[in-house]
Amino acid sequence: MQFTKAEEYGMLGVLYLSEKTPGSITPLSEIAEAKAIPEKFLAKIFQSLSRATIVRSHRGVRGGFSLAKDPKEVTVKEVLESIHGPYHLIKCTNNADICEKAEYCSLRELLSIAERKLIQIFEDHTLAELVEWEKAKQSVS
Amino acid sequence: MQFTKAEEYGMLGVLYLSEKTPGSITPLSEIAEAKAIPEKFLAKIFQSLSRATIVRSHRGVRGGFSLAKDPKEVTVKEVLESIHGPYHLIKCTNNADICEKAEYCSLRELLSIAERKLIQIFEDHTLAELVEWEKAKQSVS
DNA sequence: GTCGCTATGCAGTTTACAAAAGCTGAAGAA
DNA sequence: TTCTTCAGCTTTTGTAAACTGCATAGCGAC
Repeated sequence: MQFTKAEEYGMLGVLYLSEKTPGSITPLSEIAEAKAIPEKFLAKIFQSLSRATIVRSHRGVRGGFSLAKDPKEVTVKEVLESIHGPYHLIKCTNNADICEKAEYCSLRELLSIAERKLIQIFEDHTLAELVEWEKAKQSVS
Repeated sequence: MQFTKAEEYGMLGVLYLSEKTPGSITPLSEIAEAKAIPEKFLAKIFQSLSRATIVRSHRGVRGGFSLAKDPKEVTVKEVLESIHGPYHLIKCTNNADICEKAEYCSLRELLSIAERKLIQIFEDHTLAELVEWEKAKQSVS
């Protein structure tokens, strides 16, 4: 029941881009160094983000990645689901066929509730908000 | 970001006991067979539950396990935390030392919120409630 | 054009941990 | 005593995450 590194790195990456001036292009090498993330691993993650059009790729000299959308329009849920696909706390919340008596399984029911709450939280917050939090905290200290 | 088998099996085990007449003793072999759980694995899980005094062990012939408390008094959170220790969606929500700039990390903040919500849900439901859900569903069908 | 830089995509390898099994012992009842 | 059941430890297995490497392709600069 933990976040994976891929999810963590992906979020850190897009947050990094969100703080840049809109439309600017940043190479992976810069992000990887700034956030201490293995570059090749980050590349793989950004491929998913690129396919989900959360991020736009630019090849060649002075290439890299830029945000494809306004950070205000991108929810955390979108980022996380692009990386790992839809969430499921337990396998059978997804596919009732796995356990025969799923319809009687109260555990399954409870986890569905928890799952929905969790997804809701991720859906309720955008990248722009997170950047705001960060700034707010820094200005206090 | 998924439930482990240990957590799932542990919950199924205590739910099984919750449905029995209060105070009755059930051997692991019975639970393991009824729920299709590897017996030795279940034994390990029940050791944790026993140490947390959620369950009471009885050795010898006709021994086994019984619930140590009224199912109404045991929350799902207690069961889960006995098995795996306190929850943390991300390592640094637990220990700020891990990432230096934790105090500026908005991701950490969001995950703390999510974590609290999740724990709250598990805290709000008891074993007795889950058993009720199960019965309610069965009577409908 | 061609050269260097950057992402793309696939095929690995390594690592970590969950899941499971095995074995020896201890407690307890008959 | 003897059988049954849990206790506790070690070891094995399986699998997915985490990470690496390389060959390729697109793009810009020159």
